[in-house]
Amino acid sequence: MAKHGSISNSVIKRLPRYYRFLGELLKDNIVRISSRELSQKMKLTASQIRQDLNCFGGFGQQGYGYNVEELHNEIGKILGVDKHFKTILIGAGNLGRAIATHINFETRGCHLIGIFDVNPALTGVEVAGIRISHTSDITKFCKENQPVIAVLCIPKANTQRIADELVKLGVKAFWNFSHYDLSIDYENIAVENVHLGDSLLTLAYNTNVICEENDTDKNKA
Amino acid sequence: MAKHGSISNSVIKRLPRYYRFLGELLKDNIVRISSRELSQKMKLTASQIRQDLNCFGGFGQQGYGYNVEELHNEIGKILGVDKHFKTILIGAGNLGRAIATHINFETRGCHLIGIFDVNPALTGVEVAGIRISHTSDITKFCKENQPVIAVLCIPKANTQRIADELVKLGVKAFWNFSHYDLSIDYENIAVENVHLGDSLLTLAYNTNVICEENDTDKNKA
DNA sequence: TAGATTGTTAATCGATTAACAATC
DNA sequence: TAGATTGTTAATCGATTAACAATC
Repeated sequence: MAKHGSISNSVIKRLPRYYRFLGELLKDNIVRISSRELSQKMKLTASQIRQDLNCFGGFGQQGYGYNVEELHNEIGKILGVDKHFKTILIGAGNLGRAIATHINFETRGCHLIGIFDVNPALTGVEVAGIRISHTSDITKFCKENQPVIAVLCIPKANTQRIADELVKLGVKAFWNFSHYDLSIDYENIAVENVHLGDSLLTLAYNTNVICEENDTDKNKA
Repeated sequence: MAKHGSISNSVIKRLPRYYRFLGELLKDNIVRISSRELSQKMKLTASQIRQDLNCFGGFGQQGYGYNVEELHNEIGKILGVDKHFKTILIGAGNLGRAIATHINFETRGCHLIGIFDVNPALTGVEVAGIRISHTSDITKFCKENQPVIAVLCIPKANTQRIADELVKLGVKAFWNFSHYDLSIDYENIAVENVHLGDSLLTLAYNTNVICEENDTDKNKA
């Protein structure tokens, strides 16, 4: 395929969106699409699409465009949707349980094999077809099963310590929902911080901008 | 304060993170901080911090740095943490209920005043101190209460239609957790798409990169 | 005053867009 | 072949970083 690691972050973050749109087109039985048509659907430039795709190789054909199914498959392969990375989830509170049940890990390169929580009352409770284990079992579980990805739905205060332990146990990637900015500290560890609070604050800011605009418009009128 | 609307998106998306770090410093009773110290904590450049802050005005003092409490307050004001935008949540499935209980809306410029779901079995159930109403009551509720922000935790297929209706009812901003790419179509509407699936796919890609690197390292050794 | 650190301008870097020759 | 559309190079744009004069 292509020299991974050399691809810019801006491109990578657009790939899942391409994958999603191509999946839709595929479902609608669209066979081919040009960069221009796709650009209109996705509200970006045709140039950018061609530029992005060519980071990974020439998937199109001059005069024709792109075959939807082929392109969908190729991007899927690039993202790793077929990888089945062993995944554990830590913190089975409201958010953790919702993530476990709501997210389709299997279609996104992940295979959820364990859920853990400090609260003994939750031990044994079944979520997403998995019985919750107590946090104290993590070490043993990791040594036996070697999970690659950990989903962290735990309070900020514990995040760094638990992440540290997991790295020592061989975990290579974190999907971090805690308020703590994981990223740092280790080389060769992948991190996706999902800061829902930050997202809501950004929305508050933008809402503000819009409401102020409306107000000044009214005053002018 | 400052000419909102003219600020670049890259800057705005960094503001909540500044706010978070300054909140921490405040809790630790740190009185002043220089752009260089803050840059080290946040792993970005001092230049960028000064550049970002100066979009909104000179909050610092030459030779001294920034007063933590003052800067925290100013950024809070810019973001609108004190706005209490009336907010409704639509879709009280696993994710919707988790968001309602897990997110502190009040400290992020929002005030959650209603939760709605199509499932009649959920009507009357209390979540985050609010009784769930049936979706059919949305119109009446909006006319009476004029919510500004809507949190969408509904299936992709319904998103566009419901968003359309809400816009007609005066909603000005969407926090969108559905798989559908809201953004578009309307002017003067703020949207934050939270595509958890895309985030996980990005992580799968990066995990892939790391695992491949490790493999080639091993082969070399 | 001397030292420190900002606010701000200028330089660099990277990402996006435009253009066009290659080619199906 | 003629028309369409890619792959790719060059131009533009914006964001980040560096530098430094202003000033507390």
